[in-house]
Amino acid sequence: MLRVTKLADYGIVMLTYLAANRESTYTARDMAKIVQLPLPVVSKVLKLLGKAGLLTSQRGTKGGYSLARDPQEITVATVIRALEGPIAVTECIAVNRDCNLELGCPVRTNWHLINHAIQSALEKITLAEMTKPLNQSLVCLNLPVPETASKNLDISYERQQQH
Amino acid sequence: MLRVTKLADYGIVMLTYLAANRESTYTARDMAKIVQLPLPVVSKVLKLLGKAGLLTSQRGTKGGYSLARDPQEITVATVIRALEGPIAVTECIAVNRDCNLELGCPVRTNWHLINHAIQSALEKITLAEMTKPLNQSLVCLNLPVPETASKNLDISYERQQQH
DNA sequence: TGATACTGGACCGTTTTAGTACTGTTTATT
DNA sequence: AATAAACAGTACTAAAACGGTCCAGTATCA
Repeated sequence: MLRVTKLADYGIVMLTYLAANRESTYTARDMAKIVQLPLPVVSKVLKLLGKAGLLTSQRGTKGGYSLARDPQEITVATVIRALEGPIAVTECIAVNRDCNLELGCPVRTNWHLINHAIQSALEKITLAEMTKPLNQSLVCLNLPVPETASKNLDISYERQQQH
Repeated sequence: MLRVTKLADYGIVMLTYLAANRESTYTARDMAKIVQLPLPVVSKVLKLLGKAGLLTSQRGTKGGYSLARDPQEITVATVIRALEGPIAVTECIAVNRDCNLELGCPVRTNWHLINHAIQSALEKITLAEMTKPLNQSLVCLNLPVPETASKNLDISYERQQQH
């Protein structure tokens, strides 16, 4: 549905908070209070982010989490990947398997470009930026755009379905 | 999972084919053959696209579907909306309900900007362009980007969960 | 009148998501 | 050394969304 999972949403929010409060460390319990979500959920997200190397964790009493890198160096794209795997707008992109007659399908390659565009857009936004209301500037990104008409010869539009 | 549904994927492929073969009309059966998908699925997609006004349909013998508008005037964003509703990268955007303390949450407004950026990216790609391999040009789109630091005062990072 | 093809729902199995629970391990404190 | 706090890992369950099918209805043409 072209939607990010809640875990990813939660993750962004939590990391953004941590980015804005860099000094101290927070326990999962702390974060649950701050974000107003159940502890198990918060805990799950933090664990995943830790595993992905975005958070450093300290066990035991006095333990907790804190940002592993500079907020400018953690992008929204990275967080999403950490919590829901590689960004792939279509299944066609996710799986390596060719959709029947891949070679001729123009749609597929275009999806790749679109995917790349979205991904690089998300790659441009860092946690540091998320801490404050962003302004509407212009960012150029690699988006496929029309050009000289290339003849579309015998092209396959087949689509594979799998169960 | 930041992924478009299969129905949307199928829809793009079929519309792209119709865009490349503007003259004639095609029955659902025809399209099923072309796209190599089961008739019921193809039929479902075509129905939805017809309902959305992207296809004109003709009933009865000699019936079939054909593009309702010029390929340059149908965007990928439109197709996605036709098949899976409004584009909303987070649930926060989809529902109008405020996520507890909406007012102070910087993340939320930033998601809105990101959503808008993605949406307008998809808005820029038409069916006409999908028929041929796109080239890597640069398109500028309204993407939120950092600016003068605005102090982040007492900001709420709460997140609402619902069942 | 009959065959063809779109229309509109309902329906159902599967997968993914969202959230919980539990057991184990590390660490600081006393 | 014992204890309590906190992270780590994994398994599990309920609910939602997805993907696909099916059927009864209506329009159209021959």
